[in-house]
Amino acid sequence: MADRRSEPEMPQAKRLRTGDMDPASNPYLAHHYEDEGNGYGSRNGGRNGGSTQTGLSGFKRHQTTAAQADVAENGPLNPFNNNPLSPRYFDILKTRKDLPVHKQRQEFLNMFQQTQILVFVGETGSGKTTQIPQFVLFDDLPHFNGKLVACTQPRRVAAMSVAQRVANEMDVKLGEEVGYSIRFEDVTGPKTILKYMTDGMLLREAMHDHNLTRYSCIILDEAHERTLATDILMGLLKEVALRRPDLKIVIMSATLDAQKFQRYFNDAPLLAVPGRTHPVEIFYTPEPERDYVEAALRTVLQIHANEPEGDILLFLTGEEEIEDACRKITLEADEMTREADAGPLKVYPLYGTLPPHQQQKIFEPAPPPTRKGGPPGRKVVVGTNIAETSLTIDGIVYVVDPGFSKQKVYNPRIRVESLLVSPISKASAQQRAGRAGRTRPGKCFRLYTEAAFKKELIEQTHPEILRSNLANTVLELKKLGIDDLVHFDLMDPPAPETLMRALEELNYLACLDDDGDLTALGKLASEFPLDPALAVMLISSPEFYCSNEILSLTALLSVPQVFVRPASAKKRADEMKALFAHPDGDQLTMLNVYHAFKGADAQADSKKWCREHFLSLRALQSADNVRQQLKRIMEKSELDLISTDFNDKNYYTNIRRALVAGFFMQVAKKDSSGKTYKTVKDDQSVLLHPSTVLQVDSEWVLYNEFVLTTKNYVRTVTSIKPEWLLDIAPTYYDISTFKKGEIRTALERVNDKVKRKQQTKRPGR
DNA sequence: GAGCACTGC
Repeated sequence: MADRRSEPEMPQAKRLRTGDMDPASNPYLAHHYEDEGNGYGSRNGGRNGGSTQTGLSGFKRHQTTAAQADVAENGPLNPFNNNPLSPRYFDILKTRKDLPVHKQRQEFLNMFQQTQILVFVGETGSGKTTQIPQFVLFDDLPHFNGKLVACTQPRRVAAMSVAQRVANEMDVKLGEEVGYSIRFEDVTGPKTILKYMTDGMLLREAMHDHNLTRYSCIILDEAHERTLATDILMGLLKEVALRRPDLKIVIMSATLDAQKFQRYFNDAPLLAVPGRTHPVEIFYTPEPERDYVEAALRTVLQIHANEPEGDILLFLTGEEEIEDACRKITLEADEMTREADAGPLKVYPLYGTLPPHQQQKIFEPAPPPTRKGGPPGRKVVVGTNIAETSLTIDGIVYVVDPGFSKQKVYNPRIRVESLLVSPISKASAQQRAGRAGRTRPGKCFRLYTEAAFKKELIEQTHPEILRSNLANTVLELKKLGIDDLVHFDLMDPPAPETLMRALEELNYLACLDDDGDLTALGKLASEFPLDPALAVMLISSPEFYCSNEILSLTALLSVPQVFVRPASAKKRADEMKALFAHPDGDQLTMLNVYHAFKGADAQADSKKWCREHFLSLRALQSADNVRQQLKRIMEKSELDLISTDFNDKNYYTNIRRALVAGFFMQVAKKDSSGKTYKTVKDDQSVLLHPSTVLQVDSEWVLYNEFVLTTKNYVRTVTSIKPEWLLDIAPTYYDISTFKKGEIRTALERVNDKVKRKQQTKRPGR
């Protein structure tokens, strides 16, 4: 038997097609081949023919057994493509059969065959993400009907890496029988029968195919994480299940709260599989700690001094806290090494905004002893929640958990999302502790009392849908064909006030009419992977003769901050930023940055150029990527790309007016005091964020976001003229709806001025 | 005079 592939082959990522001629085609379904037949034979070019015997001959859909699958898996030919199986395949097969989930294959099949919706719970190490979809393939046989099995993941990296792993397990090339689909990258083809994808990607597909007709089975993995996309998909699948009795649905989750999923899906049957992890001993503090950071540092140093070999993971809440803690631990540990003969201690920070090469450092091995036979070295990783789910570090034996994390909260009353340091949930605490038992038995030190754990921590972190502004979600639901939002069955329905705010916002943006139905503009806006205000601004941009500029700006506003400001070089970074500054504000400054970045000088060596100018290359490249995607959607939607010459006297005014078309609800006016600003309608006192390039002589500003930290700030601001508000958003700026006060008076004055001008221009009217 | 936890389209 020849090993056809000694080298793992990396997929040639298929980029989304540009300039697609078919207006009905969905840019997210790049692999929706027109020649896709109903039978497998036509899909793989007839290579197998219709009559060729495969390892699956004799398999009857939804009537197979684990024993049958076992025989087919033993070869000699690959049951899905009739190719000879490689030695590597058989090596992996052995380890697969040892996974806990394998013992329950028949039990799984019995349930899968008997019911439409199944809840499957498995702890880490059970093998559920890689094995269950394969179990499904052997029984659901999607290729017999020209369908696919989808398995969703909350994160891109997971979708990519699991797909690669399963392709190896099935001895197929990634992108053929097994593939993945994430934003910007679709590695699937006409032969694909198992597709790993992000939950957001499946949601996008559902917006164009409300019944998800391409799939014969949908597996939602990591459902317990309760991302916005997962929650919406669950609600949708519940409805689709009624319309499509042939569709199978598997909800996979961690053990906690399994009954909630069962109840939600009309008492769906449950299958539980044990995980394979090592025991973790939990320690609590006898008394509550006053200062959790100080207690955390003390605990880390005590572990280093007293506990046997093994690495430490400490959970803190944010960048600054982490960098500060790293400095302090390093100082103290060096002293311990010098004076108390402790082993060397290497400390690594870990948080999301850290560049990838620095994130990778956490995988470096612990330092060796300073001298032969001396006490062993140790590694400490000080990280945010990113270490709780997204990144797994093997070799961690000790976890220090102060019990806090930064969480997004939404206040519908003032329409502001903000980040708040809050106590974690029991589920989170359990997940954190589990990080100590990946390779051998470990210990977890909780810096709170056992009583606090039992009585004060909530069971689960509130799902994202209860903590977000839902404008975007409501638009998505409408596009999914859900007309009656109030009766749409979500697992945790959001507060009516939050829903009302979202409907109101979409109505002002003219995405929904007064009956709450999607308008033409709303339909267009839902095509874009953007917040509604950004989408509306982009769609309106041709009217303001600046589509190309707004396209760039929209992309820039939907990626992480492009300006880099390291603590060690604040002054220099500010000087560099000043080079790009536009007197009318930050949005125009960002546009200047983008134009410079696309210029010849910068493109010659973009890495060097970005470093010199204190800009994030990653963010700019990502903006470039987003821009391309948005441009394709604009072209497909037949939106004109109109711009004036750069030297046109209205070039920047046009852009500022286009900004108003999307962000007229995010405007503030300077107070009579001249120091602070007041937001229109809400009457919130705000300050311009100190990072702004705008000089404080601007009477009216439009802002991109409201940040609640030590003070109320509006960040990323542009100066605008009040007459534009009356002109571009007359419904929202209907003066009679404003309460008496400075803002109303100011608007009235502007209105009078405009009227007078019109009269002098057109006498007699 | 500043603090962006983490994802996703």
